[in-house]
Amino acid sequence: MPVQVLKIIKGKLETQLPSHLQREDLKHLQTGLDHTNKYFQGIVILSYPLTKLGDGTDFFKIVLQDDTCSRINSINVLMYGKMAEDCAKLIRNGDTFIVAGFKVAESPTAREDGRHACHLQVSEESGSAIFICTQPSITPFSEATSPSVAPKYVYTPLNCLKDGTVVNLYGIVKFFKPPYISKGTDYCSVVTLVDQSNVKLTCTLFNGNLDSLPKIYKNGDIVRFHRVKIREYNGQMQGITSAGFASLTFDGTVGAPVVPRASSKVYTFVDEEQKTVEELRIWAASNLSVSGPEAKLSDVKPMMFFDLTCQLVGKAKVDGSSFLLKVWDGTKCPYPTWKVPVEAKELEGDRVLLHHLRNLTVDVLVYDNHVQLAKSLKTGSFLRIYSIHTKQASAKNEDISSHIEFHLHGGTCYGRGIGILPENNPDVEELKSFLECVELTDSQNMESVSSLELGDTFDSYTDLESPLQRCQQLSATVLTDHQDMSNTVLKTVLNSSAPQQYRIRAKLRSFKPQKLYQSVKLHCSKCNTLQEVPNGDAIDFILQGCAATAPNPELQSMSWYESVVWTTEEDQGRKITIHFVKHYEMLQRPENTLLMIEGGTLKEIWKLTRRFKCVIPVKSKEDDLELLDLSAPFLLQGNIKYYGCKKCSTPKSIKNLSSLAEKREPSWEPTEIAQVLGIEPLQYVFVMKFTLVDGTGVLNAYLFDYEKFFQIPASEILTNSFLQQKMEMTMNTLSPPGRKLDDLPWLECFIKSYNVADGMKHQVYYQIFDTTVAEDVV
DNA sequence: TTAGGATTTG
Repeated sequence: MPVQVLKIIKGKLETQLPSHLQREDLKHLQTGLDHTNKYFQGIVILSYPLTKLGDGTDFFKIVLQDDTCSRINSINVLMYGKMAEDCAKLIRNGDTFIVAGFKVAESPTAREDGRHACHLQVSEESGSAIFICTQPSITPFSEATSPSVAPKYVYTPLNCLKDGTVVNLYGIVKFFKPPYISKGTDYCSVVTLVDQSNVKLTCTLFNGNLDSLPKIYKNGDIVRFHRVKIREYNGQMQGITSAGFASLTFDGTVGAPVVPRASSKVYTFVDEEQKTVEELRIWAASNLSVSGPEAKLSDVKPMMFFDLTCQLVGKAKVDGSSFLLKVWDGTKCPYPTWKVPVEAKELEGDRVLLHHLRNLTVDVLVYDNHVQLAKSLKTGSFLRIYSIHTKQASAKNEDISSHIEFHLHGGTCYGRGIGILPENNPDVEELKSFLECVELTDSQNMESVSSLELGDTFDSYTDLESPLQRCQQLSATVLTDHQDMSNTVLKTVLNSSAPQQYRIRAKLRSFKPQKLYQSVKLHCSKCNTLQEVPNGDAIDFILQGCAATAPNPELQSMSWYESVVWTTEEDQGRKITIHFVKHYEMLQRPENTLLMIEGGTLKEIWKLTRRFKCVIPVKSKEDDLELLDLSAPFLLQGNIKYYGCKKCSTPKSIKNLSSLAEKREPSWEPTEIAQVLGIEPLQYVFVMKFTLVDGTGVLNAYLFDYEKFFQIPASEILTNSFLQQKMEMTMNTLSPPGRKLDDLPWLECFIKSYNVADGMKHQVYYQIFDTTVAEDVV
């Protein structure tokens, strides 16, 4: 009998097989080798529907996984004829599958599916034999089973569902409605799943307890459902909660930790299932496009529907059918926003905070069925509001400029609703750190506004200021060393020979450049050259050039990284390849992951830097990946682009990164990365010319500052609008525009003079050092 | 029971 079912204990399998057969390792399966007396054993992780070939032969494909820990641990098995038909009836995922008398041929799909380079061909005609060790298909009543006797669950692929059965499923969330209060007694959530069979299933889930419904936060999340009842409705299969329904939800991001969000306190989750989640993630990454209509307040336009991740600052009853939520996400809506008039006594929330954030919060008016849920929300909590509608209000008279309104209409179409996100949600963590940064800057903004107002009040007295009072005025800058040195007036400094050091007290009459971005340069400490920071267009130009070269499939998924290829819908199907660097053979949490990207645009790379620790743009050459031209950043981390000096760098093999990945806890420090890649890193620096006056003379001093003077890292300012505001405020304090010299603050500085020989001419230059802007200024 | 995906009209 070519197909035999072995109902035996796994450990004693060998004794049941013909004695002449020897087990073959996955890595030894190659075309051209003799596998006559060998058998291959693996676990069925995927089976495709039984189909017929053009000539009417039955065809059945499965994927077997080896239990070794090698990089490629799965292989496709293709069955033909009667064997295909028999196996399709018997096989379930999780079964142990043994095959002998197989043919080994090159797998045409290896590049796409990342499985073994060969596949196995099996048929009765070619003398193959198959042994299947089936899984017990028990459906337990309780999840609370001790691990030692944990039952094996059988998961049904979505293309194999039958009316009237109760099944366990895995799937990727393609669409969902966050739980809402139904017209009956329960909460309801509608979830559409898809799996590798590309078949969709819409499930309607009910429960009186909100926590018992799946904790899905975005499309692309992966769910495991236990005990779903399958019914046919309108000619399609439909899932519905049955007694004992339980779910686990996982982040769908490749490389993210596989941590279940459970709907019950006790649940089983074993290593094998972790693999299932990872497989689904990889499949989804290359087969599904699940990007939702997410937007920040700064991105909104009139007439759009979008999902907003935000914090609730205030809430208020408006009338019987609508309720107001005041939310913010730290960004500013580019349009004037609608403020819903409410009675002061109805408004709930921290008054100080509401006032403080009044220019950043928006009013979202929620209607009908969402009102009850909205009322129960706690201010301060983090929300995702799905399918908010922005509407441009028509200006009723010309005096009132049109504004934008935010509505969450009644109903649940398109997943419209409100989800409460937990504090440990990665998007919430990202939002929280962003909001902290905004709050800080914003409060400083307010303080400096009030001090400016005070300053104006005092202005009338400054003309009467005595020289003594002037000396007693606090300086807007402070010294970080050499406190015992006494002051020298500028006239003396100018009349002395260089090099020397001085402590001076002066006012900043003017500074250059006036435009902030012009003051940030890149400096090589080795050859001491300064260069401009490349702009986005220049980088995109280099990236485009590289995207034109097809990635080399030979360089995908090597021992120290795992690769995933995307094909974009635009740009004639441009391919983006991402290589996730592994740590001890394992993918890391995204926030710890270094990845290399081929073929991405700057925008796509930026997006990845928000989620992953480091991004290195690379291109394929014949036998290795390599860095791009050094006019492009060699590394992006957080919102900083790191550049290397073209003159002083000698790029080394990209493989050297694997030595950093092998460290116990790779820190992915930019300096370390630069070092192993042979890059001499450039540092961001503020370069400015200050014209200083003190009544005795005028002196131009250069400021060359990485971070110390402004207490703002030069590396971050170009991509951080809050730091830019802070810098602007600082400069406005040191040298307020439009003020008389008398009204300028004093600066205490250290300067050093030095000689510069230019041909026959000698010139004395001055540089500020060991000085920092006073704390009350920044 | 409820909803059964497929934007409100405030």
